[in-house]
Amino acid sequence: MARDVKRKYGGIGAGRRVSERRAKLLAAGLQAFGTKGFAGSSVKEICGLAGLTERYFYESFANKEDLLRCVYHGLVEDLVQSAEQILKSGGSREDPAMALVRLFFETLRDDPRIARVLYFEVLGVSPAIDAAYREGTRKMIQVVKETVATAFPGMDEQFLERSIITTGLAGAVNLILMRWVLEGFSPPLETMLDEAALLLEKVRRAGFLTRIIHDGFRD
Amino acid sequence: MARDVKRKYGGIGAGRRVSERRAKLLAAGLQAFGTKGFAGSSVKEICGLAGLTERYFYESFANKEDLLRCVYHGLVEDLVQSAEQILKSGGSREDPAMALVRLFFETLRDDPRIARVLYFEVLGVSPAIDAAYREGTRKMIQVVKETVATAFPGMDEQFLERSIITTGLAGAVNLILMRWVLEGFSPPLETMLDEAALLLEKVRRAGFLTRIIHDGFRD
DNA sequence: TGATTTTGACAAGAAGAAATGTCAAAATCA
DNA sequence: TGATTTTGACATTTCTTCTTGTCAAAATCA
Repeated sequence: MARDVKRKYGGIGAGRRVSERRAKLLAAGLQAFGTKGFAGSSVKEICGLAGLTERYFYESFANKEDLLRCVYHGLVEDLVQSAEQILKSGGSREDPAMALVRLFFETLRDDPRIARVLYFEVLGVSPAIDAAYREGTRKMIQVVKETVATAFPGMDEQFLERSIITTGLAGAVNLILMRWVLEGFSPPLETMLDEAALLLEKVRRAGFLTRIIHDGFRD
Repeated sequence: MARDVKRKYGGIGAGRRVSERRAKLLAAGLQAFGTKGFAGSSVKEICGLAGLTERYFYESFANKEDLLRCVYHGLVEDLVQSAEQILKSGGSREDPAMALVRLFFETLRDDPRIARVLYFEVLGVSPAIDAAYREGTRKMIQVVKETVATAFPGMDEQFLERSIITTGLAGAVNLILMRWVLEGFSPPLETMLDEAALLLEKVRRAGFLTRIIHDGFRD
């Protein structure tokens, strides 16, 4: 399979060819892990998807687990980057918090493989992967923190840093997304977004967070 | 190993002996999955822990995955039952919501194997396990719903049923617990409980949920 | 006691995968 | 063109595991 892969090693430098192979393997890893799961995917299979052979696998990755770690890391990195962009360029007419929510929902719905890797395949594989997950979660929580700080100006950042509120919020989004994935993306995106928007609006109108803070949280 | 296991098959009926073996295997499964993980545990190992041989494994379980499913199911069942008991017998002087929170935190801290199976090992193994997880999560969300209904009397149950609030709440607890587990149960239990109590108190004082409801959520 | 059931130890087949190694063909370079 | 590098196919080795099967010893029953 993949017999007609172009092989020009003169025009393209060696280093670049290696990284192109690496990219192919990453894409194949997402495909394999995201559809058949980590345990259900063999290195040979992944190489087949990438149109490469095992030799090139071990050129870029120590083992299958290492590939999973890199795939996961890339997904988190992409998501966080998109999120940061949304937060920084407040140009969008949409509420930044809602724009974030939309980003997550749309990303996962449009590529369920991402959802599977991000939420299901990365857990309980090995201590190294657990560490990567821990780091990924930390980044996501950071994004949530920045989002709250943006959506509720005047919020005490120190408070956000210390409290479990942001972790809780991230967890809420997390489980809602997980269930949505498991339910096959039903109800449809727009319904979910409407509900989220309504909830956010009510939270604002109730002055929930600001009340909690200014009501003297630590007295 | 386990050479001195008592073997009286006359005094104890056949069916009972089978279920005793089954129980031993379930305990061994929790031990294995909860310390070395699902992928890192072999059937032979589990049998060794149970003091039984492979023949008896397949007497009670179709395969390793089946054992994981049963272990997980048992853990969820126990937790839910403890929770229901706390909720029904409102006798405890403690706030039922906090009693629930305490139950979860204490259970996981006192037996981290439970935490590992419940939160990490059960994901991404197979469609059958995913289904079990889905059902387990559903039950947990149900408990959260009942807790909120108890803690905030006058709450519109229909609203709770329909909204994503309960899922979000369950997710919040979920991730907070996961991180706590991953951080090696630091900060200590009492700190976590204090923070949770403070948060709950503030939510009450802000009249958050009731405001959201009575403010006309669906207008 | 002698027969029978249950049990534990272990063999062994079947299967699959991880990771490394070999080698000739294809592509490229000089 | 001829030499060299890169590449793909595949063999191989070494494991590991699941799962079934065999068989004698121990416990029990009649």
